[in-house]
Amino acid sequence: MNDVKARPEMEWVKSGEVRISDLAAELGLTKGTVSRALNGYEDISKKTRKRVMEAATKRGYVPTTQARRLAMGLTETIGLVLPPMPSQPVNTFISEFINSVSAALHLHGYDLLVHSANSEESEVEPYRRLVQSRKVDGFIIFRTHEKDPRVNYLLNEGFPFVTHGRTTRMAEHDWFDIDGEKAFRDATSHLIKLGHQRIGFVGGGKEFFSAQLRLKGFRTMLEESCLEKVPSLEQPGDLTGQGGEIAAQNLLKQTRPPTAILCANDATALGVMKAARELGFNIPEELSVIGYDGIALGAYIDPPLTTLTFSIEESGKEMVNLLMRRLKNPDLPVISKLASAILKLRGSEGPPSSIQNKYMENCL
Amino acid sequence: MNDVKARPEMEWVKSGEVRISDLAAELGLTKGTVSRALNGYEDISKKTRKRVMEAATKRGYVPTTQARRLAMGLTETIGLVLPPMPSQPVNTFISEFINSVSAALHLHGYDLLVHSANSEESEVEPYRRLVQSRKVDGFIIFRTHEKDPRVNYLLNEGFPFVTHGRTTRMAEHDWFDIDGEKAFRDATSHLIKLGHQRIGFVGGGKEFFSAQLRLKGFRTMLEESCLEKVPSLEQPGDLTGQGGEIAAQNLLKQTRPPTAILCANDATALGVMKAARELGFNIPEELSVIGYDGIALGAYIDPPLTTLTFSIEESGKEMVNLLMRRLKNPDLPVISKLASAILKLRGSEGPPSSIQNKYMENCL
DNA sequence: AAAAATAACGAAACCGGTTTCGAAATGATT
DNA sequence: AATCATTTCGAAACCGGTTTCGTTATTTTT
Repeated sequence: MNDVKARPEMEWVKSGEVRISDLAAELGLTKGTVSRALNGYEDISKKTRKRVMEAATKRGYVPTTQARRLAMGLTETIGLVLPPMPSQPVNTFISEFINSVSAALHLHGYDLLVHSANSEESEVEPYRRLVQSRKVDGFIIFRTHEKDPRVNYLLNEGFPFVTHGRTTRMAEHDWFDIDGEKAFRDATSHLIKLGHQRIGFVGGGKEFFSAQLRLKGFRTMLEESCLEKVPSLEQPGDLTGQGGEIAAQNLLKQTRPPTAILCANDATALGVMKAARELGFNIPEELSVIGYDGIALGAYIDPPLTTLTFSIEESGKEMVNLLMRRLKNPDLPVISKLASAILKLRGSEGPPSSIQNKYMENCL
Repeated sequence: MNDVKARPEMEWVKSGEVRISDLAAELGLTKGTVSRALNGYEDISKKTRKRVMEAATKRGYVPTTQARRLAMGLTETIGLVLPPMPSQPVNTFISEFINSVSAALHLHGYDLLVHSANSEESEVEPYRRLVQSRKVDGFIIFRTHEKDPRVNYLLNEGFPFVTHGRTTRMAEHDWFDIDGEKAFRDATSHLIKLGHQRIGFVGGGKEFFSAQLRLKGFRTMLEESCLEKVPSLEQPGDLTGQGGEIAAQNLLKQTRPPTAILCANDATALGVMKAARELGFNIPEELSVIGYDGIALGAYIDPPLTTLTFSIEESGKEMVNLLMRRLKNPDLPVISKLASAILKLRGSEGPPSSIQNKYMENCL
């Protein structure tokens, strides 16, 4: 347990006390030689290298990161700027994402600098500060906008970064994304096959590119299935539970309410379910609900939330891989990776109470 | 939107191109003088200072952080090590906490370095690495254990840190905590006043000190109310939904099941509610459930989860304040702050179906 | 007006490493 | 034995700042 006591013979060594110059003096060498010995240069004799390394481990020498980085001209640090927190965060995405990114970076010897955004200032300001003060070598950006000022800024600066999500300039930068369009096609298709003909949609913030792609997937599948597009069944949302509630009210109070609602994320879906309950709709008998994100909590509610899910851990890893590649060679061509979400059926969807699939047959 | 285009006249200035020596040469000064002018030393004439500052802003000079920190012998960085992620994180605490800590640190000119823990190695290993490589000036630790090896290590090293949660050595380090004992006394009292006499308890991981304090609060209030302590009504948990399910089954399958269950956190409570539903218990008519954490999601389930809640933002701020104070003056006496959680009634609790409050009257 | 005090800046050391270059010692070649 | 190539290390510059100390001008004091 107590790892300190496990090394009693070293307790006198206050960590960080020994510098490379101390080591050099002790060995009768110059610090340049010690540095090269430690870093595997070829012009050091085996004997000397052994002496140096033994002394280093014995004295517990660990190079001071700041000094090494200054000398080498890099920060070995990646920046991640958190979006301003909504008042009611309902998503565990961020912490999982940070965890996986951090772990992946660590494998490459990189650190993760997490910065919070101030909602009062421009969105690019934190990035500008980090770039100008040279605190990071690159960025991990998530929740991209279609026209993303952060992307514009960094591309203009020629500063390395990877996005989680696409942008209009996605041909110019590395990105990783989940195929939200396909995901929503799948989910819509699933509902249609269950017999639904009036399907509602609650979007995410219009500012997010992903939200548009999800809507596109929804519309595409409606069209492919010869279902008419009903504008009033497409409601805006804001990725929060509250937004879901409002959207659901708008949908369910219509004279011909939808028999299923597709939501841009799970938080929205929870809001929709809450509003539906309050309006007397039974789920899934009278209303099917499908979310997106795959939050673990969804499995514990009643009924368990059917959702589109993907591996956050994989997302983090892939993004780090893309970024590390870019840092090693800035001139490589831009690459990207599109992963897919899978529909996790948990019970919040089912066939509509009144099956009316005449259109289906016409179309197919 | 696009902040880059907003300053076309500066586009030729690739950020980070101008060093302090460039500025000095341009002004016909030495870099020492420029440095002092920029940092407000008194031995610089107003005229020179003005010249320097104007040139600095004109050329967009921003000191290289690494160099400044090396020269000043500090990292201006605080470390936060994430616990190994449970397979199913159900808590938004971490991301909110990171956000608030990061924002608070930023006000002091500090950065936040987030590190992930490797579940295969010792818990203190990440801390040791960060200390030895001198990447951080201090730590923010959360989810403390009663005997916490991280605390032992850092105390032994004399390295600054603040904990979120108490430890056996809390007299030796600054800490911030929520008064979980009081919180659970309150919640238990609330249930008793509603008429409950058989109250179940599902704990958190035994390794967490907070879990023990919550249990203590529960027991204390039972005792104060002259209710007998029934060992079988105290079930262990692990702060996950799954743990809650198992514990709830153990409680509700008893011949005399409890009429209310107090849970160590909201994730556990959700598991309990799920198991209760499956066993045919109506909430809150046949079973009251109370959680702890105040996750936003709890408001969206049916019935909305009654829970003990506290301000994560305040927690982060307070901890940063404690840590900054410590860094400024390491020799100050240890201080701590205990905040309280408040019981947020949302609907998952109510009077038991069969009221039997004879004991109550005896006691009072 | 000379001496003392003060204002304003230059020079240089320093933080703790890395890396280039040159020199000495050793070994190989003829 | 003299020459050349290698091996191995020292010396010094460098990364980009900060800070101490000392040296000029310039005021102020007497």
